[in-house]
Amino acid sequence: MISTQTHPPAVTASERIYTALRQRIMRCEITPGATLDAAEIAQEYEVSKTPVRDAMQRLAADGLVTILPRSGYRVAPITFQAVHEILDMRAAIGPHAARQAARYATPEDVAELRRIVREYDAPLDVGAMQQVARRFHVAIASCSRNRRLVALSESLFDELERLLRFAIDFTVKAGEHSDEHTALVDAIEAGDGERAASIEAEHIKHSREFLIERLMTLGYLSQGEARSAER
Amino acid sequence: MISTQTHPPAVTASERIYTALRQRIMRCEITPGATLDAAEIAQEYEVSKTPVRDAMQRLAADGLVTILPRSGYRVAPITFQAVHEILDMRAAIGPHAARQAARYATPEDVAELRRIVREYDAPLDVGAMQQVARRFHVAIASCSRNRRLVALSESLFDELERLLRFAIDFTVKAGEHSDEHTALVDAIEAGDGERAASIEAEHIKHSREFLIERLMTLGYLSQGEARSAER
DNA sequence: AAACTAGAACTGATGCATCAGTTGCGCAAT
DNA sequence: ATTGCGCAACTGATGCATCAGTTCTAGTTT
Repeated sequence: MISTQTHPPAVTASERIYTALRQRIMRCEITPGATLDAAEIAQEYEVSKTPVRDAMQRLAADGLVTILPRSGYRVAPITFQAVHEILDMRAAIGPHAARQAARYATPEDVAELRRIVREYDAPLDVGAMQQVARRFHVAIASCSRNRRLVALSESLFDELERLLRFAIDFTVKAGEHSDEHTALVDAIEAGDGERAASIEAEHIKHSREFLIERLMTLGYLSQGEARSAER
Repeated sequence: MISTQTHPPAVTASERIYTALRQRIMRCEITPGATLDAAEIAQEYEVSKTPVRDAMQRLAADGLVTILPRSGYRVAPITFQAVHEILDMRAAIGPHAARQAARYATPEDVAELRRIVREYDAPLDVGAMQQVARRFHVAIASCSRNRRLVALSESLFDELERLLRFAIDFTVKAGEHSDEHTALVDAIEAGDGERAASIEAEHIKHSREFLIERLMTLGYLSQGEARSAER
């Protein structure tokens, strides 16, 4: 008899805290820049401070929390620098992932991509669109057979989602990148890596411009910042 | 009076363990794939198991160690998959970093790059060359004003160094990539991002081919693996 | 009133004890 | 001899107590 009854199987306390805190930070239920009270969190989740500490260290590795030694934990603030860096990282790996996808993608991969693209047909708010976009780009990265690339993609979209959730009200109507996406999948299916890469580069450029404009409209970026970001 | 006398200033025990273990793993003083005895390490560094555990978690985040829950810590084995992924990540971010460097590099940045390139003039073994190459590429990433890109670059070169140290005997004479590097700095100085990116892409392709061939010669890659890696 | 200082309170870091899951060895039954 | 079961030792996970550094505050001094 295996005693996986008393406790949830292999879900450690720190894992639970990590997941919960991550979600709360992502959803901006915890204000960016706020300091976290480790003792309070421990009490809230009915564990000692140790797994809280473990979770904090993992969150710090994700860049979601900053550890100020002997001082406190701080939720990563949302800065223009972070937006710039994440968009820039996307620009770095996106075209490469597309190129590799064109090389390695199986018919099953392509079918999966088309399935995801089709989801754009349904009316979506910005949040749902972001989710679909995330799955689309992660799926492309998966085609590259490079786990690091997949992990980095996921991590970037996670952070991006948080920034968006903070800065953009989610009732805005989604744009229509569906055509770009279809063209990208076509290129991947045809095995045309350069075309795939350039479509992806263009796509990222567009979504970058959309974001920058949106952030500026909302007053999160000064004109100077926006100019340097739009290059 | 500040009491930074009794203890080394702000260097925590886990930091010490982390750095030490990282170095030992990097230098392959610890056999890849070996399991680590946490209790033994704690005893060796005269600390309890807690900071050892912290260090292990950080090493796991770096990908250098795998945590097998309730079972043990394992030093990441060196696999063809890892080599492939690291070289692929380099191919993804290198050209982009070069492009961004061409956009943002200051005259001081360019001077620093030239300083590093000049170091290739001295006779270097593969290990030293690797060090110079690391600094060169990290310096380029630094020009991008993207800290994430810099961190990723560093991390990739760290892992690459470990793989090389394991697989390649370091007495081999260094290649002569110096011309490529000079051309790259020229392109960056001229602000020609596309040229910089394509030179870097070519450079990475060359060093990839060099590595693949070398690994195959040493019997670390089967022909099939090498073929899929050379694409 | 302003500035400095001493100390109280808080926070993360560490050590140590204990809990729970995994592994593997050995004994027994077939 | 082989297979299966069970127990013992080991390992990481967690909790709890304590240590040490930081920060804020209140009191004193100038």
